[in-house]
Amino acid sequence: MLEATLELAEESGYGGLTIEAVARRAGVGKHTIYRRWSNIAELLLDALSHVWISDLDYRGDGPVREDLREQFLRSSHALSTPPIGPVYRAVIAEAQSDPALREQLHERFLATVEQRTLDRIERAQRAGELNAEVDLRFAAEVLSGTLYYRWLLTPRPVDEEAIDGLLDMFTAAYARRD
Amino acid sequence: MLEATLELAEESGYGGLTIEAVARRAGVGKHTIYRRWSNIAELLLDALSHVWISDLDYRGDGPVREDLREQFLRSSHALSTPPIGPVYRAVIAEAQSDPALREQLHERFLATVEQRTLDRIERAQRAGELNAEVDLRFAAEVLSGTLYYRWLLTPRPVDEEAIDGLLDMFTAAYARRD
DNA sequence: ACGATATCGGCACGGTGCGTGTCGATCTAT
DNA sequence: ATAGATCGACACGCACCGTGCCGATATCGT
Repeated sequence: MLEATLELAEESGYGGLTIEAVARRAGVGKHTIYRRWSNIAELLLDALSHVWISDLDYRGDGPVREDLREQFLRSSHALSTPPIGPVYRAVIAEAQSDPALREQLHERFLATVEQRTLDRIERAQRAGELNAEVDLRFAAEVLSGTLYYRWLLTPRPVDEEAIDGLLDMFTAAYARRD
Repeated sequence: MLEATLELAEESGYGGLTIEAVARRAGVGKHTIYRRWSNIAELLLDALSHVWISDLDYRGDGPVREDLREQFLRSSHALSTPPIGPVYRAVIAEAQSDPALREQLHERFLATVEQRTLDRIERAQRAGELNAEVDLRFAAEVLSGTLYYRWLLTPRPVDEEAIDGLLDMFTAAYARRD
């Protein structure tokens, strides 16, 4: 059922993602879908849960910059590999007309990503890699935000150049200067 | 005709924005709309042009941080004032399933915003306010990106606290240190 | 083991928006 | 004045939504 959703996303992208299509593909009545999810968006959220985030965690060793770099590269690769990208985009599009969904999306995915990044850089801060005096909450938001912005709203790819540029800024702003 | 679009966005938000609704509201046949625009998205782009960007330019005097701050506050206020917000969101949602539209959206709006910010901070760089050695193109992207991210994908408001936090990071990264 | 109940897939319905076609009425240009 | 273009209006087939109904299958209690 969730698998049917992911298959459809892979084949027809966002656009072929309708409840009727999922029901047909899964060989299931529409009621069965409506019984578990009140709309397409929640189905998509659950489908996303099955392919996103799972293996996305920081290694934890080595310099924080390298750790962030690897992590961002992995995320970027995941977002450009179907079916994750289309499903994610579909949820985000849907969320633009539904503030409640927007909040769920943030809570279940974006906030999680931000939090992991925050945990990682706060650890680096405690380890003396980053300036001790600053509040890093905005830093985590800036890192996530810039990457999502580029992926969602620009034709530019989230490639190594972009990630390195972003990390240059991060380093310039927060790395401890001796 | 574009006015009808903006009126509808103001009343029913994104969701009431259909070609049929616009045609009804404008007292116009659907053909007349299809003659000028090939789909809803392009109509929305043109509608946006009539209310966005117009008065959004930097003052140019004073410290760059204050200039950026005022500009971001103005943009944030514009985005939270109908009908701009709903129309913008509708275009962005639509663009998620249409790469060509995504490129147009970026070219006509986001790239313009980024470019103006880039011009302003490069001027500050030449004036000696910012570190002379860095490439500021990513900085402009980070500034725009972080604000759009917060507005689009989080339940958090783009308020003074967020803007100040962002500018703290910008300053820490690029302000000239004597 | 058997009957009551719940759950399922399949089908049909009214409603709505899409994109196209058709038809008079009105406006424009020569 | 007349021929052509342009307009509003209405209608059509299509797709999807959310709901209701039906008959078959599965599950559970006794």
